[in-house]
Amino acid sequence: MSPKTKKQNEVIRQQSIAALKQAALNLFAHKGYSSTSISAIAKEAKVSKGLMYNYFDSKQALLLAIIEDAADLGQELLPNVLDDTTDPKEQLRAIINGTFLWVTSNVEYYKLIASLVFQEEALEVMGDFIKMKAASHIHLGEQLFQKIGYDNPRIMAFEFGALFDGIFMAHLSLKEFYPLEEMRLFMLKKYDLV
Amino acid sequence: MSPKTKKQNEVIRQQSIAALKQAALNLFAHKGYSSTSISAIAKEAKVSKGLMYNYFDSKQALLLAIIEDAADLGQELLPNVLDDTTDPKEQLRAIINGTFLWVTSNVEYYKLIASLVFQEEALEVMGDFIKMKAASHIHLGEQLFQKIGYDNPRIMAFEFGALFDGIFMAHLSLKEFYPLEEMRLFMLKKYDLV
Amino acid sequence: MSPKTKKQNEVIRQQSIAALKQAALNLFAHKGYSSTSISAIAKEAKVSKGLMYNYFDSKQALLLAIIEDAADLGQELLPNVLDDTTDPKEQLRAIINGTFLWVTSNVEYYKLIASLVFQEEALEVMGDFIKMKAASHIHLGEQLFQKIGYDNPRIMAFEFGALFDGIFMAHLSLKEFYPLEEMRLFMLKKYDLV
Amino acid sequence: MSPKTKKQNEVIRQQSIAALKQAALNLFAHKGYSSTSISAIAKEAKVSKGLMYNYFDSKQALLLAIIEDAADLGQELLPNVLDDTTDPKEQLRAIINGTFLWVTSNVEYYKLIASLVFQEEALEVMGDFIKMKAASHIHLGEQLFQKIGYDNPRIMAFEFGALFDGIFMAHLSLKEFYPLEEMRLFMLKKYDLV
DNA sequence: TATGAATGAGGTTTCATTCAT
DNA sequence: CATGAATGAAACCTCATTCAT
Repeated sequence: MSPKTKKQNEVIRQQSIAALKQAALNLFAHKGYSSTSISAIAKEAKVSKGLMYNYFDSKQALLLAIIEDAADLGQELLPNVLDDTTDPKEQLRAIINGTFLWVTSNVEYYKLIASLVFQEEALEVMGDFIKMKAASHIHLGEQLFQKIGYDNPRIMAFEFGALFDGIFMAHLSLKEFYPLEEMRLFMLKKYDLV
Repeated sequence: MSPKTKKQNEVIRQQSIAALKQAALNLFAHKGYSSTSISAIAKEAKVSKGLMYNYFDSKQALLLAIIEDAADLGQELLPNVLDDTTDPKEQLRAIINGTFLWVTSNVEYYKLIASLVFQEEALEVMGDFIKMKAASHIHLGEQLFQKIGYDNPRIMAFEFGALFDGIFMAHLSLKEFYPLEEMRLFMLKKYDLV
Repeated sequence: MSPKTKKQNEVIRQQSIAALKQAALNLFAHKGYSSTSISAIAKEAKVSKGLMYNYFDSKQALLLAIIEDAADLGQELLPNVLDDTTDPKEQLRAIINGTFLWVTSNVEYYKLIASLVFQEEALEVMGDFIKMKAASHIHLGEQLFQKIGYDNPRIMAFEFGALFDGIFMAHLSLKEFYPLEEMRLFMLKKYDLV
Repeated sequence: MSPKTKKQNEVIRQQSIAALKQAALNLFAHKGYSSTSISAIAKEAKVSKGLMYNYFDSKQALLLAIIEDAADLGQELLPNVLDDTTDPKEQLRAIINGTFLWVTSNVEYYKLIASLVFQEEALEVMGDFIKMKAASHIHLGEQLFQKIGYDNPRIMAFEFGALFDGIFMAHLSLKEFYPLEEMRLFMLKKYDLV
């Protein structure tokens, strides 16, 4: 007799949104954004084709929502690291282990964002976001390497970031043929953290 | 009006093919394969839409032809390196400088292939090709690091490859904000080549 | 929480129905029937999309209800005119002033119906209604002009009707640029009513 | 062996464009712009759905092209009238007969434009065009009535225009029930042209 | 060899309508 | 009485591909 309660509706909404985002993330990551159709997303999410447009203005808006989620997830990595009182080496170890863990447990997000880096149009939308992320990571790395006592902390930070990207990129393309775990241990050893 | 000789025809063919490949490479690299239309390629190449189908069976066939070109170009890097008699450090320096030069003068090829790495379907087509390349690069690196006398040449080779990929990936997304030249010098220094 | 009385319910019903009709009329008149969505109507009426279907079988049924309202409103013009004892010139003046007043205070209705005249499908539904209206207006005009003593009252009635339509049509398309009030005075003068 | 000649292509293009415009005009006029789908236009024009987009950027662009055609056609009415040396009464007669002829032989154009007058969005696009047309018609009428010697030529011109619109509007909604020919004769008589 | 008009499948998006609550 | 999440048909539009010349 009466309409669904607000709470009920909110639950339903969140379920549908989550299903759509999850489906889209999977497909975007595996087939690429442009090659993924709304139909495919709807089918994967087991909802109707039109439902996406109840929650997102367009396919692009859905992409942006997913990227924001990725950014939020990424933020969760840092808090334990940003504590200044911790031993910098301990922080570095946390970053390495945390990043390997994050990337392996969020491969889809990583794949998606990495793939967008190569699309000019996407870069225009995300460019500033990526530049800011990059800058803050480099800055953090620089500080740590300085505290630890390295000579050229800025370049060290760049090397550090490049290693991450290169390792994960190779991991994505070579999959089980890439010695990911070995590389994690190598990094720990490289920075004298074992 | 006079019938063209076979030679003349061949020249025309090669010009058209080259124009199509060049146009497609540019557009694929900048906008992505899926987001690039045959119309756009034809317009960029200043030929008709239909002509593409005289030389390539499909859009995909055009992509494959470009990838093969990239592979051939990549091969040209190595010959001077593969000479066993050369000093391994000299070879390493040649690889570093050569790769930086190759990537910066062939950004489009690099971008295109890197972007395809994130598309499962493309990977299925190119997977073996990439794996072989990777394996042979790793193998070459391993040999060099061993000759030079490093401790764990295999892992060193993986690090070496990862650094390249990471540096170029960051270069692509950050563009002029990334200190590419500094990173080249850093690599030379890192391997004690200056 | 307490159950509403039948009377209360009836009031609510009428309010909702009125709100829906009013919203629909506005939107239909300004954007056209086909270009107006149920969503837009519901939003404008500040009720839910589903509610419309409690009171009207379909979007078309809502349109028909509005047209009927317009017809009823139109009827209200005539009673004071149909009194045979009144001076025919007085009646003519009443018709002119009344019509100008009605159209300017019910622009939406006028616009909606005028716009439907150009849609074959709508005409099929409203055709007879319009023909009857037209016929009765012409008949009324004919009688008046005859009583007043004009020569060719039938054609005069057609001219009279055409003037109205033409004036209001221009008023709708030219808006404030059209000298509507001047035209009213002109008509009064034309039929020697001032 | 060789591509179609430019001339051949131009002929084909013009045929397709004409077929599309004709089909669209018919459907727009009979069912209304919004209620007419591209599919329906393509079917009526006996071409494929996609072909419209070879020649027009969008459904709206097609509409605009048709309106421009209508404007061009409308222009053809005037030349014989604009000659200052002709007797003004003769000119008035030409305008009346010409307009009746034009509207009856171009009902579709007239219907389409008249129907768009009631759509706010369309008016925004065509507003200036209509205002200019209206202004120039009124101006022309004013001059003629002045030359002929009428008292209030400006208002006469407005009445003249309103009569046209009203007559044709009634003709459109009442069709064969409206005495169109009688109205033409009436107008000729009204302005003392017989 | 070269063209570009034409096709139609399939993409993104809108929306009237249904229905569980 | 009232809600709005969900549906799916159908709208507008794009594009790889074909083909007559």
